[in-house]
Amino acid sequence: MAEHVGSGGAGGESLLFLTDEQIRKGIEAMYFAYRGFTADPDRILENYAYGRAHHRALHFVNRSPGTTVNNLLALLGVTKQSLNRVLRTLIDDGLVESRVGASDKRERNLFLTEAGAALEAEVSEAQRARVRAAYRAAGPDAVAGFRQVLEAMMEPELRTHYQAFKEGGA
Amino acid sequence: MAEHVGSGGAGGESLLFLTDEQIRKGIEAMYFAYRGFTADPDRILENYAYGRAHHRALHFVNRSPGTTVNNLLALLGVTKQSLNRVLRTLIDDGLVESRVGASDKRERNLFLTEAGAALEAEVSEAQRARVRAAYRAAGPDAVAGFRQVLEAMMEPELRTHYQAFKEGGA
DNA sequence: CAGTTTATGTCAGCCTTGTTGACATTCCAA
DNA sequence: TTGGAATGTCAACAAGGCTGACATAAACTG
Repeated sequence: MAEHVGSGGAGGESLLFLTDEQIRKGIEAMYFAYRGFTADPDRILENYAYGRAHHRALHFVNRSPGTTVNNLLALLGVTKQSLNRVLRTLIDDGLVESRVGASDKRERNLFLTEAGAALEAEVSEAQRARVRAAYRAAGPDAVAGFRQVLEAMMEPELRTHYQAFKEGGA
Repeated sequence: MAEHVGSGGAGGESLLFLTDEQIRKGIEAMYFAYRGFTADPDRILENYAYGRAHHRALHFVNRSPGTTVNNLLALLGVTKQSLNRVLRTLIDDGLVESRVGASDKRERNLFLTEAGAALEAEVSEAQRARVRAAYRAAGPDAVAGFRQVLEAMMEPELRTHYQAFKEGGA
């Protein structure tokens, strides 16, 4: 199973970064880093009796105002029952507004209320602060590599969604 | 809140990679990539009625044979009760062996059995295959940056554990 | 227009994996 | 030797995934 790598080829193109040991370390790095990545939002949301699921909903509604429930389902990869529970509490608590679709009245267009936007900003800024610090410490070239590897690691369908945001963004 | 960045400074040291927009994209990349990262192990473990928690336990016991429960707790960041449940099933199913500590009989030293090592190898190879493909697609320089940013993103305590593995490894 | 498909919401119940609390065992130090 | 700290286990609960079943309304199709 273990791939045949390790002998630095001719032309200085060493493949040592593809050894199982290097890849195991990358896996551990990903696992530990992801915990840091979610730690600050988790801590903040605890004060509001919300969890990671609420954070994800707030994030993507903020990212794509007016998005539909179905659209969100594709992004989040959960069942509608699961998403509905989270969305229900956010709507009942006045953080998300759900408007009947203009052209297609079956759809619901989702928006953050002022309060929702405020919470999203608070949580998001905490998370961005950590990522910003990591970016600054690692430098622009490292960040480019970081983004490149992450993109290559995504499931193709999610990569498409990601790239759509990438275009749409700035 | 948003940091004062964006004006490319003198000397070609542009800080555009620190804009909120770039950081938001990094956050999304991290989220989508982590789902890819866990997808293959999850799929395999489903067949054995195990979950992600079992995977983590197998991984770290394999990584540090003879480790104690307490040690594992520090690595995994869950309560001992939560870990115990997972460990219990793995021991009962004959994947992990728990030996009473030699010097301190309160401790338990954990090892993978042959069956445990086999499952660990199967799951691990699936995960490594995806990471390997991503590494290969991105290239060695990108991988170095990837690792650097991840390390900077970890909580300090976990970074220490991570670096200990890094030394001990290969 | 009748029938089907699509988008959404909801109820009920289950599973995994977190949590706290209570408790037994073992070790160590006063 | 006795009390406290460390280690591990059992019980019960909560969050947030899941499936299945079903209702409604709107859109689409023949």
